[in-house]
Formats: sequence, structure tokens, C-alpha cells
Amino acid sequence: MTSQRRLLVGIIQDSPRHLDAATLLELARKQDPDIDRATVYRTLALLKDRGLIDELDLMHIQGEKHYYEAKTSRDHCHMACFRCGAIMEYASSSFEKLKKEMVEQSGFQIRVVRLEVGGFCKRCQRAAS
Amino acid sequence: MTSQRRLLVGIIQDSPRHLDAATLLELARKQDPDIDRATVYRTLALLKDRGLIDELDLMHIQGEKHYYEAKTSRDHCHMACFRCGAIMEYASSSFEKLKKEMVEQSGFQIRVVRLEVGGFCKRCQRAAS
DNA sequence: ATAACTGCAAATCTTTTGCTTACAG
DNA sequence: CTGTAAGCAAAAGATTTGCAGTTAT
Repeated sequence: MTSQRRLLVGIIQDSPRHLDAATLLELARKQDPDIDRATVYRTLALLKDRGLIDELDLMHIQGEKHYYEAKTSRDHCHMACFRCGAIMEYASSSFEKLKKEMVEQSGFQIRVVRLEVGGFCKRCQRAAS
Repeated sequence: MTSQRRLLVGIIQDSPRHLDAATLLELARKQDPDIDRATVYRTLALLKDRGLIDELDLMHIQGEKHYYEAKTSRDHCHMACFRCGAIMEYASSSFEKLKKEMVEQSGFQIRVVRLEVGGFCKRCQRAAS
């Protein structure tokens, strides 16, 4: 793994929020001004392929871009608020159970799972009323 | 609702497979050669907004386009095979339970849910071995 | 009349690609 | 050496927009 790729991986791992390619590029350039957009995309493709990161759409709450996060030990759901744009995560044993059930009943071999929800967070429900 | 929109809705409802915007346009043109791409996109946005159709990514198994299906009474999962491209659907009470649990525990008001899985279907698992 | 819908062409946004040079094992 | 990675600029794919003309209420 080259130094540029290590840099990108580090940024993704350290980021508290979900990064899109453009933001990742911007952050990376603070440490290596010469890094190119193509390198970012090629690295993301590679990491996705190896299962090291997950790609999210976050309900396309803001354009068609993708977001990325380091793969966690436990799959989780992303809930996106249509009003304020907040992203909440949700993991539970029921989710794990559902996955297990899908595999058993369909024989499908799961590589990636993406559960996304769009709606309104608690605060925005109150604001809307 | 205008006749063009009714036409588009009809096509989506009758289609046995998931349609992307370009395919929908193509099918619609067989009945109304003058219909425009912009009308298709504008109608899809409208229907999505009103909750009459669901937008899918199908794990971006083929480009970045979106797919659409008429909203069904029961939410279901889409499983996309990375090898043969087959799309399978999966609905279960566990899924419903998970949704209910998410609402109860997070207070999030769910408008849309999208559960997508990428991996290998039964047949392709065999073929790969 | 007023508001919503349409076609057309151009623009936008995001991601990908071809090609040449540079680097790593 | 030999294969992989990077930079650059241009292309590609999907979707959106502005505007002028049309239709529906």
C-alpha cells in the first residue's frame, strides 16, 4: 500500500462523519497537496472491493454522491433526516437476526448489506408540528 | 394527473422488473413518441415525493442509475448478485419487527426504508466453486 | 387568468478512463 | 526489470435546470 493510500485510509478511519469523495480529497490535500481526484476514486474502489470500507447513499439526502465509512464489526442502519440532514446510526441484534434469516431462507451469500432509512428525526418532528 | 404521467405510472406498475429512467423513457415512447426525458425525471421525482414509488440503487450493480418500483404494501429487501446480476426480493416479519423496533427505540419517524444486499446467489456460488 | 406541465437544449454533478510518467518490490 | 500507482485532462453517465410555449382548471 502506497503512502497516498495509507493517508486516505487514515482519514476515513479517523473521520467522525461520513465522507464523500470530494471531501475526502479536500482533507487529503491538506497533507498532500498533489493528490489527485482519480487517486481518491481508485483507492475507494479498491477498499470497497476488499471489503475495508462501506459505501453509503444516505438516501441521497444531498445529491447523488456516495459516502464512505470504515467497515465496522457490526452492520448498522443509517437513518437520514430529510429536514435537518442529520444521520443517525442504529445497530441491534434484530438486524443480525434478519441477516441470518435471509441467508438461511434464500441461500444467498451476503457480501454487503445496506439498510437505510429516510424520515424525520425526533427534533424535526416536533418542529414540524 | 396528466395523461403522460398516467402512462408512466402504468408502465411502472405493470413492469415485472425494476426500471431505470432510461428504460422507462424508452417504454413510454412506444406509446407516446413525444415524451421527453425531463418529463420522466420530473414525474419520478413527484411520485417519489408522494410515496407512490420506491427508488432503489440495487447496490449500483450496473452504473450509478436508479431503479424504481411501485410501492408495495410490505417493505422488502433486494438482493443483487454481483456475478449474474439477478435481483431477488425478500420480505419477512423479522423485517417488519426490526422497523418497529427502530421507531420505538430511536423515535425516528420513518418515511422510506431501503434494505439492499449484495453478494452471490445460490447458482453463482456453485459456479464459482 | 392562473397555475401546473412540457419539450428542448444546455448545464451540472459525480465518477471513470486513456495515456504518460514515476515509483515500488 | 516489471508491475502497479499517480497525475492530468478529457470523457462519460445520470440527472437537473432555464426558458419559452402549451395545456388544464
